[in-house]
Amino acid sequence: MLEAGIHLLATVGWSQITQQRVAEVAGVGRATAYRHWPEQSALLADILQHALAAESYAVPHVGDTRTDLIAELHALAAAMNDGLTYDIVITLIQQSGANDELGALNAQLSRIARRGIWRIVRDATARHELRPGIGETQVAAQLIGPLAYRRLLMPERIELNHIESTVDAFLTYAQKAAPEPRDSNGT
Amino acid sequence: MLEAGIHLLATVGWSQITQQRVAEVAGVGRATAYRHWPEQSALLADILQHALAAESYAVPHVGDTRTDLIAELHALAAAMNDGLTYDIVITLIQQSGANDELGALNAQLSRIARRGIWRIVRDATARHELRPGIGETQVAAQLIGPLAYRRLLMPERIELNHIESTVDAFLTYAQKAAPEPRDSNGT
DNA sequence: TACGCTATGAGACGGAGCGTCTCATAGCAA
DNA sequence: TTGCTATGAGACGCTCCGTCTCATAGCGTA
Repeated sequence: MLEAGIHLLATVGWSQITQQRVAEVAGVGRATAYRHWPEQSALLADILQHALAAESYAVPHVGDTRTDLIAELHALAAAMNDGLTYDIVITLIQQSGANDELGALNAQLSRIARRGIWRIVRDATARHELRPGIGETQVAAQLIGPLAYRRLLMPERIELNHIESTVDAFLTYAQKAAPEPRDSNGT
Repeated sequence: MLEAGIHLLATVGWSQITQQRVAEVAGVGRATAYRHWPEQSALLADILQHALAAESYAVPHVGDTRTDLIAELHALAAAMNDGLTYDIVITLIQQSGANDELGALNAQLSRIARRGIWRIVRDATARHELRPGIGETQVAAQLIGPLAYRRLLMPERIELNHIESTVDAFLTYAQKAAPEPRDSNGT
């Protein structure tokens, strides 16, 4: 039934996911679906969690900060360009306000997406390549944010040059020894 | 009826917006709503367009690039922190894949959000404060993206220090004379 | 005033989906 | 065999949806 739910999520959208639909696609009785998930929100949460578990990825690091960041964001972008993961993210964003369970799932997904990037930046900071004082959420906001903007708000697909310019902009900021951005007007 | 639709959007969410609900809240006959919008998508599109028309804002510029960018993003963040605008954005993101009309509305909203920021950056570039060669969408991605990440993906409210660090990171990147980010590993 | 046009309100109608219920039965373990 | 559990099938009442008809209020014009 969870597989059927994932299929429905990818084809007709989360709003069409009901116990009846899932039972039809899965070829089981309608009452069975209601016995497992009396609430529609519990069904959706289980489907999303099951879908997320199959979407995890691991990116090998070679030690070069820029290369590793691009590789990590490339894997993230590939997932976001993919229809199913995109639908999952959209659904989680949409529903996390109304459903606490999905809100927790959204935060968990966000943490997973941050983890690889943060490890690279943290190690680079330990090697004194980057200046200290930049937190995990700020790193994620500056690296994932621009890509999320293109994918969600433009909207368009994320291309490699978007990733490169995002990483370069971040590294330019993070490599600057002294953060003195106050004198921003050239006079 | 459009006012009733906005009220519904802010209270029960876009998925509950139907001709019947709108007619009930507006105190008109159900058939009247169907006469005006035979399609549910047309009703939703009209409601969102009407809501957006009332949400426009204008930010005065003082001439200092950093100050103006922060002011512009502060207005944008205030809108995104607001429940109704947040719901509108979420709905547009969610629906733009399925509904062409809402997709166009989403792109239009995105353009409106970019416009003020781009004007500041373009003028600063003309004054040689910032290096040339940075396009409008890249500017928007690097300035709006990190804030959208915090608001949509974390999710949390956008605070002033988030805006300041985002602007400072962008200015550090855009003020750099020669973009030579290739030697990012310190060896 | 009388007439005609238009938009509206009220409500009926069939259809579809939802949530709950009952009942028979297949699977399985003691 | 016996008993327990999960399941499939389907009935029932309910709500909502989309369409339809009909009477009427509003309004401009002759």
